[in-house]
Amino acid sequence: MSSEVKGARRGAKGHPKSGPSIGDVARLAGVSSQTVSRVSTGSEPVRAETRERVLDAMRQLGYAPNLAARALRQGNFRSIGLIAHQVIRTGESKTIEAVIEAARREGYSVSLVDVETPSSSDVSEAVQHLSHQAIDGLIIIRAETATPAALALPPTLPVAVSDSRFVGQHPAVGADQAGGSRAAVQHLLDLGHPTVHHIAGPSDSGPANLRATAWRQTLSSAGREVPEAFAGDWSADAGYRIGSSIARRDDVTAVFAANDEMAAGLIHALHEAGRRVPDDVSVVGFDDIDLAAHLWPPLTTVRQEFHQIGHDLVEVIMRQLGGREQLTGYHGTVPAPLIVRQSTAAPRPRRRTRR
Amino acid sequence: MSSEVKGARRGAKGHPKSGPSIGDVARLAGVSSQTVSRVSTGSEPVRAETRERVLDAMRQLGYAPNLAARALRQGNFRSIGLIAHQVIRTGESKTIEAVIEAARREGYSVSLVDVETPSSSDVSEAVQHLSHQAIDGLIIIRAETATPAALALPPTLPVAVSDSRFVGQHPAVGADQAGGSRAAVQHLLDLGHPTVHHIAGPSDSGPANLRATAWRQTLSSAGREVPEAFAGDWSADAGYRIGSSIARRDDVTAVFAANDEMAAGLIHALHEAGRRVPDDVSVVGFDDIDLAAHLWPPLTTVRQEFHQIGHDLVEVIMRQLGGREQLTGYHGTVPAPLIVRQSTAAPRPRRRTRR
DNA sequence: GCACCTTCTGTTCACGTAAACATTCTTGGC
DNA sequence: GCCAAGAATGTTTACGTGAACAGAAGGTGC
Repeated sequence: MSSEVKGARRGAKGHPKSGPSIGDVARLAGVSSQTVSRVSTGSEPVRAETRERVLDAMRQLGYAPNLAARALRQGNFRSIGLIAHQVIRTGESKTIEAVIEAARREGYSVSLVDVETPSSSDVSEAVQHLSHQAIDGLIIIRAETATPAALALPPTLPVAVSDSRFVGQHPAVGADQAGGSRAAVQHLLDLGHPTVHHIAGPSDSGPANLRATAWRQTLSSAGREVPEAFAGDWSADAGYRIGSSIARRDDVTAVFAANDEMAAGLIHALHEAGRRVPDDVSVVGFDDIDLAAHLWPPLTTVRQEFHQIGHDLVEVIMRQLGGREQLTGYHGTVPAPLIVRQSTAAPRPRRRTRR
Repeated sequence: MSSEVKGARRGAKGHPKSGPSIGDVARLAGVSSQTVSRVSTGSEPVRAETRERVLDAMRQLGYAPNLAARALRQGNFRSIGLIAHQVIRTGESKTIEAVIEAARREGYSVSLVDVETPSSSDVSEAVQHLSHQAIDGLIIIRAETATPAALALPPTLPVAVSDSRFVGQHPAVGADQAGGSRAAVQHLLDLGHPTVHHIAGPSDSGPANLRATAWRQTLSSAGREVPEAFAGDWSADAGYRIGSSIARRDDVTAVFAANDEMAAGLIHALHEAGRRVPDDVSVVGFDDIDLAAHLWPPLTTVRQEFHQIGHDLVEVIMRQLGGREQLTGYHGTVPAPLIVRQSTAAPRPRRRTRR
């Protein structure tokens, strides 16, 4: 009775089961628990022989440090929260991938929350969810319409946002939306198109508006007519729907779509209506998704360096975690170069093409 | 001097800064800390007036429960680890999205790790990384070549895998790869093609092999010649490269690609060589990515219900967490229906087509 | 009026870890 | 051989929380 096995005492009283503790290892190795802790964290030197003894005991018991206890003691979780919309979109996933990679390199893991819509309420709900999770920092990809005030961010939590609209409120990293859009529109004008039409993203999207504004301004400064923009929602379906109406119009020779998916839908509709790309209509996209080069015709587009954006976001968090640096006003801009492929060409003299 | 402000004692000795604690709230509200805990967890009833007083104090201090302490006490983190490859791929991101959504519904967050390659070493490294994070369960998407033994999974950790090869080792959920592939090949045979060629995924991929095997068997049982498969790697680039060689061959009239991206690359190459789809060559993909319907021509493909797979994976974890259910042998199969679009048609009599 | 039950609140304690401080052991100079 | 100096290890303590138990307040039946 009294010769009860030591290990069996677990789960006896009011606590949930858990593995062997640092104390169990210490007992087996014949050292103090502090020495086990030193081996486990590598914080202070331990004599080689002692270390071996401790490591043996760890292996024997299958010991793994209790992370809750460690986090409690150290005051951090080595984990970053990440809020994104629509993980499926190429831009999101690439950025996420880069964030994960960069975070991991720093020894951090990433807790991902995907919000349906970029609305303020959804995002702040996600913030609530995450700040009730164990995180040391928060990255928000495409904050869009959310206002900083509405987010109710814990004031001490390091934050990084991939949206330039938050400049001055939170450190931000973003692609040069305006520069890329200007290059796209200018490219079409340089080819000789009288004007350029635009398929915009949803009106509540920051990047969509930046692209639309840049498109409008580039046309204006060139002294061209600014047609009304078509309202899309990022989806290929929207591009297809809009494309079906564009296909009936003779006056549209060049279209700048706010992303590649809509450009693909547009091209689909044009093909279907027997209009040729780029002979009848030139098309430029935005993002340079992997498939852009393999659409027919291969798509001229503006490349976003999602990978770098993701890395930069993590760096911004790390700098806040490390040096208690004040980064509120920080704003990093990543270039967005135009990639010319075969979906753009000089306009042909207007004619009804056969076939 | 002695009238020091209470709140300032934080960070005095050896502990990192942190917010107000449950005790601070209790003091301000004039109750015991246990009552604060009751309000915070809602575990036991508290008189309305008292609750209000506590909530007021919480608001006033900006109190948020310390999650490390809570996790330590309760023995769980309300967090699930998720290991994926190539978040960019449509299938991955859709599954991830569904996992996140389902987990959140259960009050869990998701820690995501992205491994470069599905190799055993990479995956087990990711497992190491994650099991040093605070997680209560682990989902592995596409375990591929990793052998269960090599993964060194903590034996008590609930696991779910989206790969049927782990049946018997870990609970698994997967699409009906074989059924979908059979339907694709049979569809082409039914249209009258003498045989069907195959662009395979990487040979170290489980699903790729399942699809290739099903293709081979369907041809054999129909008494057709089984040509050598082309070796791809899931990328559109590979499809394009292989397509360029296929375009020179007159005997290839039907191709079943192991995923939509490779199908897109293939179609690109065929277009470029002046071969028509589906008139000269019929093409079927796999996955039904969002763009599949907007390729030119719209792609016939096998749809994978990634969303359901993600949900099911979480359910498997929850069942293990809840009932201590033994699910080792569990294997859920999700149907993969064929979606017929315009990239497939009956073969035309062989001729050199103009244009 | 009193025992009894119910409902709410308070007290004590342990979770597993690592920082701070204390002690022991080694080593080398003289 | 002795002492100082440094390295290695041990002891004590607190992190913030919630479970278990204990006690107080209020209501009910007879």
